[in-house]
Amino acid sequence: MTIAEVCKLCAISADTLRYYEREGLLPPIRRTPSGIRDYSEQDLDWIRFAQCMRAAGLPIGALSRYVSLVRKGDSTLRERKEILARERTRLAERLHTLQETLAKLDGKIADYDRRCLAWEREHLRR
Amino acid sequence: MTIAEVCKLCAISADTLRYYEREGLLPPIRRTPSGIRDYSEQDLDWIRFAQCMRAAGLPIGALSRYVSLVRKGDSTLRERKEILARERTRLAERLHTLQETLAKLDGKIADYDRRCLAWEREHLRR
DNA sequence: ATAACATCTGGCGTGCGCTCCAAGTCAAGC
DNA sequence: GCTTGACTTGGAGCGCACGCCAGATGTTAT
Repeated sequence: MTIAEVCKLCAISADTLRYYEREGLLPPIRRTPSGIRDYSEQDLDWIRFAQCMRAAGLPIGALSRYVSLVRKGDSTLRERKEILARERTRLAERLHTLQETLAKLDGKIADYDRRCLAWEREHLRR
Repeated sequence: MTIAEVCKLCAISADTLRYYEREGLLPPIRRTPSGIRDYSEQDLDWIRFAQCMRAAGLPIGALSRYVSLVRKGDSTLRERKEILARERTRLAERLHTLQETLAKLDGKIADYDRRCLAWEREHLRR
């Protein structure tokens, strides 16, 4: 699969794909004899994983370390689990504060609803 | 209240406070006759609001526009409400994808738990 | 064979959100 | 009065995660 196809499938830019590969978020992608990237289905899985984790705010470095451990084999299972568990904790915390913020926003918006109504009653009175 | 006191109270750097003021996330802070910032309780409220919204990912620009509308008075109530409502929607979406990511992470971690156990059974057998 | 287009590498540029620095002013204690 | 430390401004610098571009090479269609 060419890079252009992957771009469309995963909604990601070619620049980002090459960047992720350089940084080790993806394993080295197989090349055609002339040097053009040829993505496999597993590569797509890696790409989706990376996108998902990036969207959750995991830094490039953490993902890169994780991928390099995967490529070292089963002896790194425990370390990989610990990386994911640590990031899970951080994510859960973020989720919690975001929920609080959402609640605050809702309160403020409800407040604005009331104030908007009051203001309009005031100004549309004739 | 001096900037140093606010830094401690709100766990924020003096540089960031001055930056936020420049960018309009905070109203202009009152000064002593010699030009030193003197924060009020309302200023603290603004700071906490800014921190909360920034933590939720609202961009500096949106916050700045919002604050400038507040300072223009009640005729901007509806516009302010719309800014907050728009950001609320975006936040709710982010929250949703983050929850999905959390679920995926949990699945992966459970998987690693199993694989770790299996690996250890394999290697500690004597 | 040639035009038109896709992909490659290497490297520089960008936007965001701070963060640090220099050089000067101000405030508090001795 | 003098030192010491906090505060001021303006501006430069930085880390991250890309985005963009040139120039070379590869591929496809006519």
